[in-house]
Amino acid sequence: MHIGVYTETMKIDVSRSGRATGRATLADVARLAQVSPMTASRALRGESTVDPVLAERVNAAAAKLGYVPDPAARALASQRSSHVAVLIPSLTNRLFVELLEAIQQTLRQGGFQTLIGITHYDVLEEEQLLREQLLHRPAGLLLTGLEQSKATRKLIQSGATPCVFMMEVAGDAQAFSVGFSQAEAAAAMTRHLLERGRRRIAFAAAQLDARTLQRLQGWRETLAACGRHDARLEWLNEAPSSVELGARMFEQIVAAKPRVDAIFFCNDDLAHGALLHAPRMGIEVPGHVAIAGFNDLAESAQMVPPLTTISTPRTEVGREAASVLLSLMNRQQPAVANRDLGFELVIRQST
Amino acid sequence: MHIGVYTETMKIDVSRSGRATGRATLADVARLAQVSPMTASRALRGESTVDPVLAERVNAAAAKLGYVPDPAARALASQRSSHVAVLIPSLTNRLFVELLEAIQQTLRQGGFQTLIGITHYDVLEEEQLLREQLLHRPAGLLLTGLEQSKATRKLIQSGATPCVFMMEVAGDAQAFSVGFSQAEAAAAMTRHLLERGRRRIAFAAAQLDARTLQRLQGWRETLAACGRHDARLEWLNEAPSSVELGARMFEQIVAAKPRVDAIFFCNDDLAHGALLHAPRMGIEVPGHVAIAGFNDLAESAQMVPPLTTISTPRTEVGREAASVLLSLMNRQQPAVANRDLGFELVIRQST
DNA sequence: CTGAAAGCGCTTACAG
DNA sequence: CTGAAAGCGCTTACAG
Repeated sequence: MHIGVYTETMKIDVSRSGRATGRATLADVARLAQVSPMTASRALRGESTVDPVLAERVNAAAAKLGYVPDPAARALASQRSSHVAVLIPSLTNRLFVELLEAIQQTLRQGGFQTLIGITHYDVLEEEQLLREQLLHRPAGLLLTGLEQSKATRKLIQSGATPCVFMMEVAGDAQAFSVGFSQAEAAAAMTRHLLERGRRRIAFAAAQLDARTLQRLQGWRETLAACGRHDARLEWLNEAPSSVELGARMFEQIVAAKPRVDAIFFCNDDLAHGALLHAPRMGIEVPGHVAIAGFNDLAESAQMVPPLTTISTPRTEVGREAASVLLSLMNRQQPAVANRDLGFELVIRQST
Repeated sequence: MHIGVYTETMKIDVSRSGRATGRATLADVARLAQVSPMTASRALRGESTVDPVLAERVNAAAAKLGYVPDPAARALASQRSSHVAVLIPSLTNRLFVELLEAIQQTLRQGGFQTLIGITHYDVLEEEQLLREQLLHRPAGLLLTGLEQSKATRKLIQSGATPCVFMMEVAGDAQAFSVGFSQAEAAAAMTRHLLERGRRRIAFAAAQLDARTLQRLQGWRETLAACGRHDARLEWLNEAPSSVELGARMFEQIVAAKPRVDAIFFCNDDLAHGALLHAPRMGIEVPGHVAIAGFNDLAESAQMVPPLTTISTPRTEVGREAASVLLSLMNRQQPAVANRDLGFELVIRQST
């Protein structure tokens, strides 16, 4: 078996020009492996069209020289950067922190870096961030939710940058998304409260972003279906969620609606506040009122009493969305365009 | 006054080669402005050596074409990327979220993008993240704290990448840092509690990272100076901080040391938990025990009672550290290498 | 103050 | 399966 030996004059590396960086370059690797830079390039990227023997030589040479491809050169030549722009609403909500960490870890393994933009739950800010990011030509895009401005949608569709939506499941077969049904999850919790014999079930929410409103809808429809929906038991507050706000909302609800026998908070932070505040008001949970949350944060199991909540798969969503994006960026179609990862009703002692 | 007119043959833009991107390029701008690409490049970067009339023409041309410089090309040619790597311990602590947002905003205005690495309070993870980031050749580095592994310090010193340390003030005149004295802030709070007549002052801390231990030290030394330090009143827990943990620690301290008349929590999250939990235990704050926090998070003023705490300048630290880094990346020496931004003792009703 | 040349380190597109 | 050539879009370094 004859393997060609690359015979370009082997210059001794004495005369590095003034601009060279000193780091090993593809040409260095090729020279050491006695192949052309092109073959080295192909071998290093794992293209299958390279003779295994040569590929082996290239990899050994690269390892020996500690070669690391220059991302700028690669981006310039291929017109594709190694960055992924991730747009999330907030970092104050631990949900998104966990989502982000899963994304970052997956992308990193795929050789991509994560650029984070915080939209502050504002579609126009999201649009602005997207425009900025697009100027830097990210290889891919990860957006939160399905509610974008028209301009944002246009930017995404007109560009060729692969994009995956997270946390909700798109109906559109053109789009790619990974999430679960927020409304169904809320409906499941509401049914659970009904099964527990609760009849005056309030819904308390903050922030009021799209997903929160979907939860509200799930609660509404479930109660309406059995004739128990009462709009006066909707407690909606536009302020950001926090443990403290939960305590205040709990106080207000109990004061205004003493006959409420269950409160379904749109997230765990609020529910934690209620649980912590209940003793100050002399209210027993779940004796007087049942408390339910949403997300199953780490502390929910530690509360007194432990919190009944919906376990949401944000880590899986992050990992999976990043994986789908990875295939897309690799010009492969993912098996499923829109993935529903489901949720889990976690019944503890607060209901 | 004679202004040279660039007279290179003006090719009509019909024959874009197969690889061109379709976006306006520096050459397009130069052609339209009738100057050389070099002059266009200089004008666009605001170099002062360009004739104002030509600079004006260039800027007009760029605006007309909607020209945006290609970051990859720029990075390749100049060997300097437009990315800054920021290493922070956690995103679960709101402190760092606020720090990060300030950094990101400042850097963005300077034309840089932020790459975030989460170290999870682990120097080895920090080292690993730094290695990875360095492969991508960031233009600058922003690290949290002054406690790094030897290898990390070596990586920073051997490379020519500008680096600014945040949250603490370095003594080393070679380094650049922006922060405040954690120990002094804790000492100030401790003195305040003493002035309020408290005599059995406990210190309760979680996570136990370097800055938390500096606070512990400030508390220790202040009490030791007046002969009131009691090591049995140190409550140290390695778990991450959270409101819930604060509630549990409060319960434990009160149960174990019923005569404690003040608890200085190492951060507001823990203090919030104590404040929320106190009523369940029938304990009056500050009547039975005074509660103090650290950081002054948004909710601290809303608590019942409002929390006495240390207001820390994390937004200013982020902004200032990013500014210092911006000068450094611009090859300018900042006025001050190590900046102490101070802190503020915020006395409310919990002490 | 301005410009021609060369080069940054890769990959695309083409030819064999 | 492999390679020579050209080019990605800028900036450096030099010359005037």
